[in-house]
Amino acid sequence: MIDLEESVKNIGILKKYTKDEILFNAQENANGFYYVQSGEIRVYKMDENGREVEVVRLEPGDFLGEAIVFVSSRFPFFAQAVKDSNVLFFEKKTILRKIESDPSAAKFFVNLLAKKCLVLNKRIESLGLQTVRQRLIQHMLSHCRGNEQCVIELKMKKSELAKILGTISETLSRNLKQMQEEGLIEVKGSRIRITNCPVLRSELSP
Amino acid sequence: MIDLEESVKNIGILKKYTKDEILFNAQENANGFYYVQSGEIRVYKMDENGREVEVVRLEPGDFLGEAIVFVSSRFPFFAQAVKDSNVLFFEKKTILRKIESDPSAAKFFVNLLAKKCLVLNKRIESLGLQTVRQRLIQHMLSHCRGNEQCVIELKMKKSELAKILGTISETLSRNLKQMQEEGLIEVKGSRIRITNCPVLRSELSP
DNA sequence: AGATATCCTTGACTTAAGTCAAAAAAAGAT
DNA sequence: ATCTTTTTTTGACTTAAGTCAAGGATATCT
Repeated sequence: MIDLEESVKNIGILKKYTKDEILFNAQENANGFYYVQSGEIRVYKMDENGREVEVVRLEPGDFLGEAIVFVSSRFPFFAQAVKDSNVLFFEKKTILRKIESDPSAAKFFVNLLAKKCLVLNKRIESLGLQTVRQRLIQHMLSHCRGNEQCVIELKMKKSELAKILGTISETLSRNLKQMQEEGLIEVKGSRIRITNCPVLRSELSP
Repeated sequence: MIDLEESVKNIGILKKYTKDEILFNAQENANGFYYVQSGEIRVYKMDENGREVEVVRLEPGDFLGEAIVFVSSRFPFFAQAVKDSNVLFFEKKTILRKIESDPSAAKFFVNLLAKKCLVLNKRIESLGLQTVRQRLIQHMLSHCRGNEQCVIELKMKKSELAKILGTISETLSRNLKQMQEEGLIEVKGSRIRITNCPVLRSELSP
């Protein structure tokens, strides 16, 4: 979740998408990037068998394609609105001109991309964790603010969470069940309540 | 491997390090980033048991800390020269001033960070691959230029490559042996010769 | 509501990969 | 060189996680 600064916001073009509408297809020219103001956007790829594989789900405050635009020219994925959504579109040409003319915009984008790098690095470290259980814990903790207790509302299918954790739904299901039996969490549908964050945290650095 | 453009190069301060010399320690203030001109730099962390875990090894043309500087203030790792090395140091203040005054420098850094994001994304995809074998193949292929045959010179201990692939040295060793028995590669010490890239490539997208 | 499809869970089984321990090989030191 | 230390390889074993298949549970549609 990142707030846009005014000078940047002004050059964005508001686009409205209705539920299920496609923002763009894979291989389309990336002549700009997106910023989600409201609603929800699903980003996905196609696997070998033509099945859709979700890459990430975007919420208000999220960017899409901000790195690609500055390097290559084609999107490697599809994007589709899950709900009616308001999205700001930043045209490549406009952005580049803005960066040249407005140092604060330049700094904004440098900072934006730098932050993204750090997030990706964290993710890499996380995937380096040995067990699915550890990666699951890490994921859950990253979604709660260090409190004793907290509730996580999954914004995606469990099978998609599994993918993100580098595993499959069956294994995720078993891990959740196991942790529930241990009294560490309570799972009800797509809501997970962590009964004791510190205990979970201690499992990550033993 | 990224070339510096002249306008950027000029604001770098040349620093010379001799073999084994420390560039900085973890937790030190990140008041600038580095660019390797010659030599070799080892980047590592300490694990719980106080053992050094290599994160990456840098060669000429590589940057270090370029994302951290623009966001947070402390290095999360150590850096040490493996050989005598020439390194350019870019001071945070100087860089920010440059970005403000020189649009081409601003674009350079935006592009630099954007590229880094894409590299990290690739790495994440790669770690998402199921088997160690697949990740190993992906790693080897990324180090050869699409030729029929090619030779890879490992710049690190095999145990460190294992870490990067998200596994352990024993498993890496067994995979290398297996692939050698299948006639796909030839391993001699830290030199791997791929006898047929296309065949390997086909294993990644079956 | 009922019907259809999708998703989640569970069980039985297989396999990949981790652990521990020891030998072999390679790299450093004297 | 020879001795010492560190890495790498190998073997025997254990365990985590994947596969396949079936039953439940939710969601979605008309």
